[in-house]
Amino acid sequence: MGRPKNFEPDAAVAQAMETFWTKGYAGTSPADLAEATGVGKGSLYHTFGSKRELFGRALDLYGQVGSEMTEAFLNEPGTARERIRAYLALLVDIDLNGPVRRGCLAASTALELGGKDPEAIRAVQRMTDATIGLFAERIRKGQRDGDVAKEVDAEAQAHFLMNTVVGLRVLAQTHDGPVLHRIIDTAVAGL
Amino acid sequence: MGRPKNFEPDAAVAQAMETFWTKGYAGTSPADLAEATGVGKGSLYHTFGSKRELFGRALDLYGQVGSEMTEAFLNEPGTARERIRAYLALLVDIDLNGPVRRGCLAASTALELGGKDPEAIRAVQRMTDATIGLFAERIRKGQRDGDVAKEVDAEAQAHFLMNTVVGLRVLAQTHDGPVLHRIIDTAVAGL
DNA sequence: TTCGTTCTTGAACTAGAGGTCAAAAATTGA
DNA sequence: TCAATTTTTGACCTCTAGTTCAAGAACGAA
Repeated sequence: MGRPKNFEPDAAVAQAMETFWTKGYAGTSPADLAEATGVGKGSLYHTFGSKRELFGRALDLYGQVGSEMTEAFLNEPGTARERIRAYLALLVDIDLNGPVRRGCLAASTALELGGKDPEAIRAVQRMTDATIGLFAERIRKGQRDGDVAKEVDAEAQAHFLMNTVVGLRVLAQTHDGPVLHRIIDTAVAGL
Repeated sequence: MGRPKNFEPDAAVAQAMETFWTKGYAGTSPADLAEATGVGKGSLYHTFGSKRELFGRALDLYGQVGSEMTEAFLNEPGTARERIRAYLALLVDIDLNGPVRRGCLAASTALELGGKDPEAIRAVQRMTDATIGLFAERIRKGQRDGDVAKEVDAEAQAHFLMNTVVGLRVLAQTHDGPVLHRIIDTAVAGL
C-alpha cells in the first residue's frame, strides 16, 4: 500500500558512501547527496532521517564491502605472505589509480570525527577489528600450512599489518607507487 | 607608522593551528578562529587574507614544530633503536593523554584535502619527507656507531617508520595504549 | 595639530548548509 | 471510485560560513 519508492535505498547509500568518501563528512552537503543519489533532498530526509544517519549507513556499508573484499582476497591460493603482500599492493594500487585521491573512509572518519562522534568512532573500530581478525586468521592458517613460522605472534602481526595498511592509505595521498611498494616489502619481512 | 597591532600574528597562527588540528579545516569557522585567537574576525582577515591562507601558516608551523621536536628527541643519548622506539612511544602517549583526540594535523589534511588542494598536499609532503630524512639520518648514525647492522637499508627503514607513525596516529583515535605499544614493538624489530 | 597610515570593530552581505512542510502523486484495499 | 497510506517535489525557513566594508582608533611624521 502507499506510493512505492522510486529508488533503491541501498543504492542510494552506496552513492552516498562514494560522496562522503570523496568529500568527507563535513564537506558533503545535502545538495551533494541529492545529486549523487539522484534522489530529491526531501526524499532522502524522509527515508534516512538526517545526514548523520545516512552517513552511519554509508559507514556500515563501507565496512561490510571492505570486509568481504579482504576475506576473499586473502584466501585465494598462495602463502600467507604472498596473499598479504598482494592485498596491501592491491589497496595501494586502488588508491593510486583511482580518478580521485580519497584514501580510506574509515581513516578519514577516525581523524575527522575522533573526539566528537563516539558512535562513528565505534563503527570505525568495529571494521578495523574485523580486518585485524581476518589478518590473524590468515596468519594462523599459514602456520598450519607450514608457510609461516610457529614462533610468529599472529595477533601482534595482525595488529601491525593493520597499522601498516592505515599508514599506506594515508601516505598514498602524498607519495607515489615505488615508495609505497618498498614500504610493503619492508612490512611483510616479518612473516 | 600607523596603528600598532595589538596581537602577535605568530601567536595567533599557533592558536589557529590548535583549532584546525582539533576541528579540521572544513570544521573550523572564522568565528572559531576569532574566539581561539582572541582577535576579531576582521583583524584576522586584515592580517591573513583568508581562512585558507591562515591554514597555510598553521600547517607550516605544525611542520616546523614537529620537525624540531623530532630532531631533538631522536638525537638524545641512546641507540638508534632506543631513540626511535622512544619517539614512537612519545607520539602515541601524546595522542592518548591529550584532553582531545585529534590525531595528526598532517594526516588529517592529507585525507581531507587530498585531491582538492594540491598546495596543502605539497606542504604535507614536505613535512613528511623531512621526518623521513631525520629517521634515515639517525639510522645511518646508528650504523656508524655500530648499533645498527650495516645491511639495513636506512632509506627503506625510514620510509617504513614514517608509515608506521602515520598508522599509529590514526589508530590512536580508535585503539588503546597496550595495542599501540605492541605495534611499536613489532615495527622496531627490523632495526 | 593635522595628516597619512595602519589597525580594530562590528555591522552587513551573499551563499549555502541542514532541515521541514504542505501539497500533489502513486499505490492498494474496500 | 473513494479512502487510506506512503512517497515525491520543491518551496521555504533559519542559521551559519566566509568575507567585505565603513567608521573610528592609535600611532609617527611634519
